[in-house]
Amino acid sequence: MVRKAMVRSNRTTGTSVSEKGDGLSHAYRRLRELIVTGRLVPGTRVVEADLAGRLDLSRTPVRGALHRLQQEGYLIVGSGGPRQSRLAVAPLTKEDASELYWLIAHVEGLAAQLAAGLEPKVRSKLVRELEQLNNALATRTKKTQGNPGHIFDSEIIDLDIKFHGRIVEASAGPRLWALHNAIRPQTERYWRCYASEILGELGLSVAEHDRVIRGISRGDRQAAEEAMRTNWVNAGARLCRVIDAHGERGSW
Amino acid sequence: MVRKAMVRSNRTTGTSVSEKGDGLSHAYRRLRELIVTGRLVPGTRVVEADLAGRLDLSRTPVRGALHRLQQEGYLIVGSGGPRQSRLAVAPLTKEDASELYWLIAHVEGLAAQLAAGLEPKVRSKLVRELEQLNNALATRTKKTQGNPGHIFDSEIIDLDIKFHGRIVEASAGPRLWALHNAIRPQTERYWRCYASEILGELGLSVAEHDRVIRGISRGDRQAAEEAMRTNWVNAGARLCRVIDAHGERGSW
DNA sequence: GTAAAATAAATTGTATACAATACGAGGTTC
DNA sequence: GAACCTCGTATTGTATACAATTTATTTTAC
Repeated sequence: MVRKAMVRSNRTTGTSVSEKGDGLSHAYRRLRELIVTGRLVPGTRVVEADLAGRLDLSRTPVRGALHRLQQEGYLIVGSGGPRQSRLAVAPLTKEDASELYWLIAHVEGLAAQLAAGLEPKVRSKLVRELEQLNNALATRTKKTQGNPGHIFDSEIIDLDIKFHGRIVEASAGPRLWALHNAIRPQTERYWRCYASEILGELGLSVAEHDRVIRGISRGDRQAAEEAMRTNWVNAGARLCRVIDAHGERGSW
Repeated sequence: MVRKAMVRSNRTTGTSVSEKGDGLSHAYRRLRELIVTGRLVPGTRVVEADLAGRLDLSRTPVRGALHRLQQEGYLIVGSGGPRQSRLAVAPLTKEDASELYWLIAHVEGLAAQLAAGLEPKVRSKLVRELEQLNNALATRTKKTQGNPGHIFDSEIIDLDIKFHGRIVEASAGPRLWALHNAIRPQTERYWRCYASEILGELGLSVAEHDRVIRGISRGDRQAAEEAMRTNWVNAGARLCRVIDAHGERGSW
């Protein structure tokens, strides 16, 4: 093994000052980021001590973070004996993408349904915000349309995330909210991986978002749910087509 | 504080032999059991060292278990400072029951939908198993019907759990399966808490189960989903009525 | 007697030591 | 040359020590 970077004591300094949140949350966010952005390639074996060294933490908080990431599906357990974990970054397969998108389609569908049932006052405020976000998304995607040699445009992604996030935020109870937070970021892995192929098609979402907004605005729960589900299902279908065309990028 | 029970060293013995799984899983299962069965009353503050002492483990695996339980919703964080956890057993409120039942209604609804779409061969095997389970449930509830001073009948509960579990097991992908495993056991908390008031009404489920089975059997995805959702929604409504009638038992 | 300050106790978060286990490399035997 | 065995190394799981922080308690000042 090449890597030798061991923990350099930050013991006396008391785990640093400027860090927000504790070490575990920090490790969790950082690792999730690494996985989502693909810096940690799917299939990579993940070693506690190693990561601890890089993050300047002890194994303890890293361990906690890894556990959570495992539970959320970012990591999988390679077959060790009954008493040994052997974690690896989860592969990006077409099958997994299918289930993931299908699941979030229904989860956010429920959120949209709830949103359509909100009190008129709250609802119209929400609708205004959504329209704003979707408009921004529309202009942004149009601008990118003519630009074929696009770099990864995180602004578009962020707008889409915000659009969906706002709906859930406004309508979901604690449990649905937590669920959404656990699974939504995982879709991002696929976006990043197939970004260039997908970004172009992301403009199609704008119209679908519009249907969602109209459903919520009218208070038509069924329509809102249906529209949201369709949005994700279509996104999933588009993704699967891309995967079929280009082969699974993050599998082994 | 009264409790002083500290860890008695099982260091040299190597964490005992007969235990299946590692200490963390053991702690997780045991603690979840304690919470679900109500031995750990809602609102109880949960202290690592304390539990570690009772379970004859160090704080490390207990900590991991607590983390997971928190993530799954069995524990909530009482306000400590930004850097202190302060866990407590989640209260049993009517609001929470509502969201929980609503959520699982949809999750299992999806599973039922998938089950109805399985290949005919697999499906008919599943249907036979389900009929068997539901019949057993029917006879068992009829027997209990005449017995008003019933103690808690875990056999009925188990049959119901098995019925639902089999459907998910047979149809769900890894993600839906994991999700179900995380949230389904939480409904059990409410069952146990209001057992005597609910058990009588559990017989009503038999007919609803039958509709689910018929839906799956016919391969009618919509009907299967609808039936399953109805089953849970009704159960939730019944539970809420009981809570209204008797007051929230596990809140503070 | 009450409120504020100081102190003590409790509890968590983190680091690290240690033991058990699994995996791999190299050597040995047939 | 191939299968098997053995030993070394890597990696995890657990226990425990320590520091920081919060909560409870007591003391002190007014």
